[in-house]
Amino acid sequence: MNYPEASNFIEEIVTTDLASGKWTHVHTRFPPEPNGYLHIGHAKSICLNFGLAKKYGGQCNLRFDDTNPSKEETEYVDSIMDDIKWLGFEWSELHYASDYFQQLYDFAVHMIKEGKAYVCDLSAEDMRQFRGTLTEVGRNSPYRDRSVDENLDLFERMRLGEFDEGTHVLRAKIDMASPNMNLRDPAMYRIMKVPHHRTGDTWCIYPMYDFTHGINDALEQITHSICTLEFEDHRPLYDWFLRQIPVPCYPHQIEFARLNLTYTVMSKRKLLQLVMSGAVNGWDDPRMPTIAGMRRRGYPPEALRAFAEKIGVAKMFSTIDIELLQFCVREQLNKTAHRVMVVLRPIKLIIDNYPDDHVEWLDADNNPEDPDAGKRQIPFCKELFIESDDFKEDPPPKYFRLSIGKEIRLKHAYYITAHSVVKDDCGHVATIHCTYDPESRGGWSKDGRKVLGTSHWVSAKHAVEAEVRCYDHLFTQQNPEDVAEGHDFMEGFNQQSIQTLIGCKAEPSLVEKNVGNRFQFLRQGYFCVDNDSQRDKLVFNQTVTLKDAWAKIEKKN
RNA sequence: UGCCCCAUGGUGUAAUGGUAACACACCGGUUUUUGGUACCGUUGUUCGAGGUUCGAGUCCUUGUGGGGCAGCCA
Repeated sequence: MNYPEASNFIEEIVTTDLASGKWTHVHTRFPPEPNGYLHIGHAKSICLNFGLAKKYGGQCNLRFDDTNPSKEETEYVDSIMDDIKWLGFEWSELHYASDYFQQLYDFAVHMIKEGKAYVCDLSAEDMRQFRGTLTEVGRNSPYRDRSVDENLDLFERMRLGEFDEGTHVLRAKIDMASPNMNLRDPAMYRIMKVPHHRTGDTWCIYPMYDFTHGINDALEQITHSICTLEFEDHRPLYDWFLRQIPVPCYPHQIEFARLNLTYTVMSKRKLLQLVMSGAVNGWDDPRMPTIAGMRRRGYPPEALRAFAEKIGVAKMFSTIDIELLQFCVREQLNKTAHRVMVVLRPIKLIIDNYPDDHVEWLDADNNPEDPDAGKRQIPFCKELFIESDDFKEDPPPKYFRLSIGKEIRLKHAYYITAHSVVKDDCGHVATIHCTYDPESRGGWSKDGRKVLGTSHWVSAKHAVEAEVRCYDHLFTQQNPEDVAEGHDFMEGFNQQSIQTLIGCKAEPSLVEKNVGNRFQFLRQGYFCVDNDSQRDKLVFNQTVTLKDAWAKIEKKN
């Protein structure tokens, strides 16, 4: 039998298992805890798990790991499902760890009967003392050798709510001298008198991750249970639990390195802090590395998937340059986004030899990369706005935009030559006067003379006011986690990470567009219509800039 | 001074004992009605030391460096 070629170490394990007959199919799962929004790191995991199932003709479940009701909320459940669907994936089965609470309880009882679990009355503090340290073995709990009957009775009473939180836990009886801390009689159940977002008040004891996860995997007949590196030391425990219980199969836990990105943070705790402190405007702030944030920013799901594909899967700790993500976004948008003209920082341009009240409608390609995208018509008249960066009184070397006496092309329109400027009281150029060549309609001339510069523009009479929000890195340092003693990572928050431009001039076709629509603002970057946008007040988010060769030249000078 | 994992250009990833390659970034060029796109090219890589082998990025030993583990979190 032939399988697709493996492109990372996990796929190698999968193909080996398939070839050896260890498994006849592939069944993975994506197991988020609903205690926060998904971020680009989760997107990597989603693409891996769902992608594996797709590639090998298998299935992938979505399972919420909701065993800690004090942190979990329905809002997060909903956002997670929404994000996964938006990314372009469909789960085979939907499960919640909480759906297995009764079975888990029965398994725990089974383990007590087998002498593999006991109720411990040690306080959290005492348990820590008894556990030992990284270099010293632990000591057995004085409650370790309780009789099966006593354990059964105590565990039942824990379930019935007879004890206060923190007074009792159910522990696995393994080895207090193990060099692997996870095997030093880990807790299986704790008392939490907290209502659960799905089971309500049914339970006041909740199972721990290590006890729950492997069993859930086995019950769902997961073949390859993929998780991140920090669970490596838990694998012996994962395997141990499955051996104590009659389960239908033995899934294989495989660990890979989580994603890190430059100039941002990925831990849920830090992201939560950004949201709660008001540094950003919610989980879907376009600066956030959350899927919701990137979606609002205008990142297409195809770009996120391409990114996940390019970064690969390995066990080495690494940090991906955020430029690669931006490359994937540009690559996708270049193929699909319609080009429009919007002047971000307008300056008035008057064509002295153009008839006063005349309006021409000119043809413009929607996307030169895609002939099927068609054309639209844009209005042209005597008074226009152009980008203030596109004119200089004292042009530096290699500047081939507009200056006095120079000729440039207005995209899709005419050649113009600047002649004079009018300044405001502060001495800033307020208006540029120019003349146009009526023979150059469409932006080219019969004599074949070359113009170096091409500017975008918007007819003053037809321009639509817009607000445009431009974004920069969330943090000023490549690695925001790398902070000196006594300092907080929030000190590295980039106060200039958002720049709101008002009074931008957009071409009129943009009025009819919908929230989420993505465009290339010619010569500037990719932008999308923000949720806040209204017909009489357009709001755009900058998704990513275009590459800018001139900016590099300017920087060198 | 316990246990586990990792080490390939600037950043990532591949090479499965047989010519170290791909992407991004960088630098240079060609094309261009976007200083975009596309295309071409340059620079640059196996952590150190031993060993096995005809041959080692790959296997072994060891050193060094990095990461993880002492929640009744996941």
